Amino acid sequence: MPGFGGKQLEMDGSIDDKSEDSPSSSGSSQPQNLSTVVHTITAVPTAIPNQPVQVQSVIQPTQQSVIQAAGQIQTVQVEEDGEGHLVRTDPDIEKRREILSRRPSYRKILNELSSAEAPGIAKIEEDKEEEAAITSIQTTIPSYVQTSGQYGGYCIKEPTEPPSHQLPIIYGPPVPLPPARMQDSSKVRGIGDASQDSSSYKKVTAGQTIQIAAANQNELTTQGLQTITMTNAGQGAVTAAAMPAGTTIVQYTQGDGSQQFVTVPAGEVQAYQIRAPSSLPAGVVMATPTGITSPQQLAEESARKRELRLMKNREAARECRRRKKEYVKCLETRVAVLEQQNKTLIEELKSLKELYCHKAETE
DNA sequence: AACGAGTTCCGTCAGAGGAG
DNA sequence: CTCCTCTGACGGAACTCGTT
Repeated sequence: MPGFGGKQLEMDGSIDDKSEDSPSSSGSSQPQNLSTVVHTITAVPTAIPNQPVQVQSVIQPTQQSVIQAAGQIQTVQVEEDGEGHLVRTDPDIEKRREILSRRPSYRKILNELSSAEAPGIAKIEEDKEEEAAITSIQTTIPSYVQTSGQYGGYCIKEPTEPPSHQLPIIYGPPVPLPPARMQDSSKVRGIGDASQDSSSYKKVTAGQTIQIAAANQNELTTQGLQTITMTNAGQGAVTAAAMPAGTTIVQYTQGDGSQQFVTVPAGEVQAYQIRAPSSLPAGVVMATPTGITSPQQLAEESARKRELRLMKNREAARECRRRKKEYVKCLETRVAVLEQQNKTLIEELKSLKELYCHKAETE
């Protein structure tokens, strides 16, 4: 596979680490399932019989995930190979090295490493779950990285945007934004841009809305939907103030009680059946024109499809970048750990040489 | 303050590869 | 084969920082 996988392989190849204490597992993209996992590796270098090397790999949990499998402890035997490398003698090392050499995607990398290293950590199933659980950033490099000659893992948690899938978005025809809102799409997000976070919708607090109850989100239809025309309230919510006059706001309430809003240009909402196709990202409800006949409707449909594709790709790119960042941080931390390890081994070698020389002199 | 170079972030496109 | 996801590449906008 072209892309980052190749780079990773290259980087791995440059790191002479046979202990493979799976730091990547801590960078896994499923913080909701991360747990406090302490790997205690007791390595007994043959050169210094009475100085076991304690290796601790601490994977910090997120605040939400502490309860999952806290306190798991693994003890892994580490041996030294003929070249002075510490080698973890796990049976799955071969498999993990193979995984590293294949390197199919960030998701797969992290998934496989997670499952191999910490069985308690669930694989990534839904990005929405993963995002929903991430609420903070915490990058922890264990103190031993700076202070002592020990090795281990690390914890990296990524800052992420607020969960974008927790609340459903009704996706309809693109609504032109007022020029003032078009200046920076990355920072100003709101009406008409269904790809953006739903928080914009929640900001619509204008009084001119009618609440609609729907027991089942997946079976929402226009039946029973009521609309009201926005007359530009101009107070309170920024999004409401920026809306063109005549914009229709539809508010509905799901079974779980959460309220949702959708804005549609005046006169368009009647033609749409609202449904939740399985292909859409979780929580996104798409409004599909019914009975397309005219070329204009076909054009609108294709435009809508394109918008949907772009939206999905936008989300995918975001996720991809997030994973990539996480992955790079993992590697950086691992480099720091290995550098420290290398330093320790060098000092160890030096002291052994001195010891040997001293012995040779006395004899 | 104005300017330019460098950096970061984001959206989009294109292509590879997997799943059905 | 088609559809979908993932990710590198690209360009634009915003931001930072040093220089004038």
